[in-house]
Amino acid sequence: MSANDLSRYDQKLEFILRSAAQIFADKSYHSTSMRDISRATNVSLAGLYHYCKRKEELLFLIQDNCFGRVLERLEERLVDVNDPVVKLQIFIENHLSFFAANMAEMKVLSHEAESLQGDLHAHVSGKKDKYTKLATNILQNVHSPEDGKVNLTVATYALFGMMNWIYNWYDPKGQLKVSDLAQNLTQLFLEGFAPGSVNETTNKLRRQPENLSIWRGVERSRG
Amino acid sequence: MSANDLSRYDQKLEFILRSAAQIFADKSYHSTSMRDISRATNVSLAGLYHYCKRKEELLFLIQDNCFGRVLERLEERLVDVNDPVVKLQIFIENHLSFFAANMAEMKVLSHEAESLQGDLHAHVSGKKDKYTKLATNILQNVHSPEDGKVNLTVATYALFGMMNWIYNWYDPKGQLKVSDLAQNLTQLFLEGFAPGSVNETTNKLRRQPENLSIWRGVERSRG
Amino acid sequence: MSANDLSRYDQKLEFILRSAAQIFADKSYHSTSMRDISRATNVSLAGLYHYCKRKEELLFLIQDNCFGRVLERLEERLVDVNDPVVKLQIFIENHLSFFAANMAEMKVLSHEAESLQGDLHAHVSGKKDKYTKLATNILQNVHSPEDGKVNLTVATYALFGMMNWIYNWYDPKGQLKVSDLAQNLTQLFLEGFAPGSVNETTNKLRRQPENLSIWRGVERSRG
Amino acid sequence: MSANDLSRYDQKLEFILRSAAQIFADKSYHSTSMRDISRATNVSLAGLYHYCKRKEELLFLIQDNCFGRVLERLEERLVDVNDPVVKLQIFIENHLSFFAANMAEMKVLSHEAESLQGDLHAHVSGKKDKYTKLATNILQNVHSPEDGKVNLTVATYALFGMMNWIYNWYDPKGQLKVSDLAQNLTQLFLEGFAPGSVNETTNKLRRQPENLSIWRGVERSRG
DNA sequence: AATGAATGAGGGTTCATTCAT
DNA sequence: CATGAATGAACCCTCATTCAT
Repeated sequence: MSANDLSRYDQKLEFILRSAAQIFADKSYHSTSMRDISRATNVSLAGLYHYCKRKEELLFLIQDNCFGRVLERLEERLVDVNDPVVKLQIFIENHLSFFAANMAEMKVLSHEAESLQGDLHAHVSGKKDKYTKLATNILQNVHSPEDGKVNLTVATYALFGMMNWIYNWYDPKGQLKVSDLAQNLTQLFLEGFAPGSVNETTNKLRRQPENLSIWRGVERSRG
Repeated sequence: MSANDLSRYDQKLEFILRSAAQIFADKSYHSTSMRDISRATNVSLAGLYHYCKRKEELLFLIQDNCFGRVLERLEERLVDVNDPVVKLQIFIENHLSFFAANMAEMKVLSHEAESLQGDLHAHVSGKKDKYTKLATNILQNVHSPEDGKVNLTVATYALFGMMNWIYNWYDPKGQLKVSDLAQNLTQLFLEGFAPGSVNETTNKLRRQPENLSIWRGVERSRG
Repeated sequence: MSANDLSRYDQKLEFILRSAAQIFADKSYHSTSMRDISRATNVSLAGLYHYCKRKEELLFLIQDNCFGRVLERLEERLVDVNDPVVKLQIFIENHLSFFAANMAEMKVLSHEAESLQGDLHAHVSGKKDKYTKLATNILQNVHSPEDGKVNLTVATYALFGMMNWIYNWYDPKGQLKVSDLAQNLTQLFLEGFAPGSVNETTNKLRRQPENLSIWRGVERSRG
Repeated sequence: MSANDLSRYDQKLEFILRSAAQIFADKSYHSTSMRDISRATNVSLAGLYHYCKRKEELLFLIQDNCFGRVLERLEERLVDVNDPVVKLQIFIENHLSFFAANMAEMKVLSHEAESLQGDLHAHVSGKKDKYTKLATNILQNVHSPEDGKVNLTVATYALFGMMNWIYNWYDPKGQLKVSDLAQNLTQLFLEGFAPGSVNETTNKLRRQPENLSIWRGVERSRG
């Protein structure tokens, strides 16, 4: 077997993964059938099983590759960077540019985290944790010690929320360039939407003992 | 049929919806079977069809009720409020307290938006648009005209991202109270994580023409 | 639900089991598809799953019912019988008449013992052991203590072999009646084929160190 | 292609057949996949098809070789033997020693007779018939003409049943040596388990018109 | 209102087999 | 001789849904 053959197998696998990611992104992992993927790739149904053991493995490969590359590229770019704020800028830019260049895969990453089970889930979760901790570390250093107003965990997940939510609205081919998006979100996250505007009434907001059940007039009994 | 019967019917429907929402939240709409719901509610499989025409209607009712109540409650609370910042505070608090009190339903709202199709999808989308526009309006008024640094659309969706992402990590029964969460996120959104820290290098960040494909060494060809 | 309905369900289950047994007997459990059974019973493929959880359960029910009834009927008939030889006669007659009346099921019992797995296998195996031990006990009492020429285990399994092998040749609708078959085998087992004829040369038979491999001229290497 | 190559080919075929027989014996012909055999032999899936046209041919070769060698060896050993009883002794010893030396193949022979179809089935069936008739002939001569108590066909198949059943229980590596097994079964077949013990009540055994259906309380309706 | 029974459609996966290399 | 890749057919099983009762 020549190196060329090996490469052909890999290229086809990548093609399948790319197609699968697109369909997973469009109609969710669970409502995508192997027949859908077979149709989209022009690979026979049985043929797909040369490239994966199970449907779940396709999802795994997509997610694992995603995290792998994002992490890898991030670490490369953070080498020799010391300024915490610059680190954060790089982090956000890296995440978003990757997201924008691989919208389908990144949506699958954000949206189908729990569709993986067992070992596959554990493996991806591990990478996710590593990535999350890296973000938390960066944020921790951004902060000057005295102003601990905002909970670090909340801030981390808020940042991820801001970034990952973009699959719901952002179009990489539209007007707004990725670099602008990154700059906007960095600015927003660091400086806020309306600096200096937090009202003193904030703390006075009181929630009446209202019925918060979705269903009108019915008391919620949970568990 | 007496009013009493009607009420009983409604109560049972709500019970079914609540149960369904929980399962949808746990294992996604598409991997939930009507048998799962039948099992969880102790209503026979056929019996469920007295309370909904199709499985999709269950999802619709959950989402519609969710948006309906959030919107309704928000509008009530915004009456007689004029200060834009206070409006925003109320908006965030309303959204999050509702979310925390109805985690399952709100996760379903965030996560299964595209699982609805046709008219049902259009109907919920309408409410979502209304809600989104309301948020955009509030944000627009928060801003003093001169400082248009951050794109309004970006800001709106960033806010939603921050809030809706919580189903991935927030535990309403944990240490962090909803009111604290709301205050943190409000603070973060308005004032930012590290006021005054945005580095001048921001604009100088340059992305090399790197290969941003998920798959190592393979150029991306899309569509 | 009336008793009539219950009975109808049971009757249909029995009909399915009977049909399944016939097909299992004809073409083996593993090459019988649920579609085969669906076709034979005029029950839709999905409909079969109202009567069993899995294909394997059909096999289990057939085997379990088989052993259950054979054992049950045998125990009834052995009550108040003391003469060991009569006991053996009853045992053989019971086994063979049952076999002849339920050729398909009994073939499945003999032939598909290992097609069951896990708990189902264990359960049937338990009954089989019980039945086998009962046979061994009967044989043990038949023997007068002094003449221990024939190993008891060998005798037990030889008896089972004689009886269970009939699915390979016996036709219950043919000339030879079951009662004759039973009498023949009983006679054969107890008195032998040619009383008094065992030659003294028996022990002198010597096996040359021949090559016993199936494959001509190739020495067998096992394990 | 040299003779050496041919020999190598044959050796590999035998290795494959041996492996296949083992797996067929373990999990039945129909649940054995070509992939199973490929795995066990370390021959690629496609490579197997250099040694057989179809999966069924593997089964055929195993069974055909089995019968061929048993018959061949038997005929060799019967040359110059005249005493009918000695003939029978040789027959039994030959069968059992062969069985014990080739448990897997012989189990496949006994167990998968009907898994062959068409010409292949006919061919093996022919050899089986020849073998069976040889046995019947031997038995016929053992008998003194006057004592026709036991039906000859019944006796023949009873003998085969006793011998072939051993794959269900006999362990060639256990305590009981093959020679002992052969002697036991010969003794048992010729002299019976309890000579002189057949009770006069034999004929009086009467079967009540009992329900012999496997399924309790349901009358049997067959075909 | 409620449900047991039933089913067509489709799910993921494995099969024996072929063929280009 | 050997094999990686490929595939149509078939596997077991579950699905959402309907209908007679």
